[in-house]
Amino acid sequence: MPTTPETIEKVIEIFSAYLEKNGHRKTPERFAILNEVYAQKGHFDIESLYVSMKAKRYRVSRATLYNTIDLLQACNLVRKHQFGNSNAQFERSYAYKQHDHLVCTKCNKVVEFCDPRIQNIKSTVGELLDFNILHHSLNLYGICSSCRKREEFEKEAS
Amino acid sequence: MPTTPETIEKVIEIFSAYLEKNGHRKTPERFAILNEVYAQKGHFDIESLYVSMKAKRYRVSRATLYNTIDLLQACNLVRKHQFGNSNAQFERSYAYKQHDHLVCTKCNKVVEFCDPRIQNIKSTVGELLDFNILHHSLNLYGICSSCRKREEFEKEAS
DNA sequence: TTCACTGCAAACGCTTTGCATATGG
DNA sequence: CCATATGCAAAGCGTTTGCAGTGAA
Repeated sequence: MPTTPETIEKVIEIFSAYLEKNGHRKTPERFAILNEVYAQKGHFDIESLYVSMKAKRYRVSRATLYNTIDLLQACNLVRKHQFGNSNAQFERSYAYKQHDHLVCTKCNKVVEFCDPRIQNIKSTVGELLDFNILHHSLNLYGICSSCRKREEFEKEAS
Repeated sequence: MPTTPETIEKVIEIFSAYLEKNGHRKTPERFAILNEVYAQKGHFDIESLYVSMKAKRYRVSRATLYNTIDLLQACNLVRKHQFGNSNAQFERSYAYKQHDHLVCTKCNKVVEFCDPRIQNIKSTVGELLDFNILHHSLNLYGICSSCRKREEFEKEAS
């Protein structure tokens, strides 16, 4: 799912409006980072962003990356995920459909899925417990079909 | 929701059997930590466990806490959560009902909730994508009522 | 007796912060 | 201009690791 030129244009507009509205400067670094974020294919972390920008000869610091990622999260152009103990993972969130993750505990394969019923849960629970729910994280863990078949095969073989 | 003496007895038995089966030593530290974990009321982190054990004059190190928590996770007596913030949160998981979490992104307060519809999502998605789903993790993130009120107050004041 | 376990502290890796310089408005 | 943003490096902070001493089996 590559980012279209129209999407790039749109997110620049959104980011620009956000910066203006909140009295932040429109620095070239910020837009370069936005551009790089939307060039990423899937999940990425700060270090890989840093490396890929350095490779393109951008003069950018990790501090600015962290700062800008925060701004991008604040205007919903980037979503943050904490998978396990490691470092934070990010993904672009504009023009990218809402999805959750199904993780195979054997081979670590990750599949994205959509289920509209999560929205019902969010609104019910938010109302019931008086929370203004902004986002969520749903991961299902299990064994994928190929790992299951492999296990069955190995069991037969033994 | 306090831990009953019967539960304590049972988890000691489970932990003991696990240690024995896997060739780990039954040290007094490990059982002291298990006991302290099951004395915690809700979520806790390593530091708060360390502090509460030090307050009871236990001679215990953070390294041993991390090590023992890993063992307790391995035998399903403790569950680990990463709520987007830096440090890991834990909770006892034996004789404790299934629940998910609602996290306030302002004050980090965590509220538990139950919604049976998550089971429907699990079975539908598992069937559709041919996964044998074992467990899941659902966190809703938002702003709790008190933080929302505080923000409104601050906005009026400014 | 043995070697896994322990406490302690230093190392580690991601993230935040302090500071001098640069620059957008 | 000058307050904000930046790059760089050092500091923070939760977690892991190394090591010498300890104690369960």
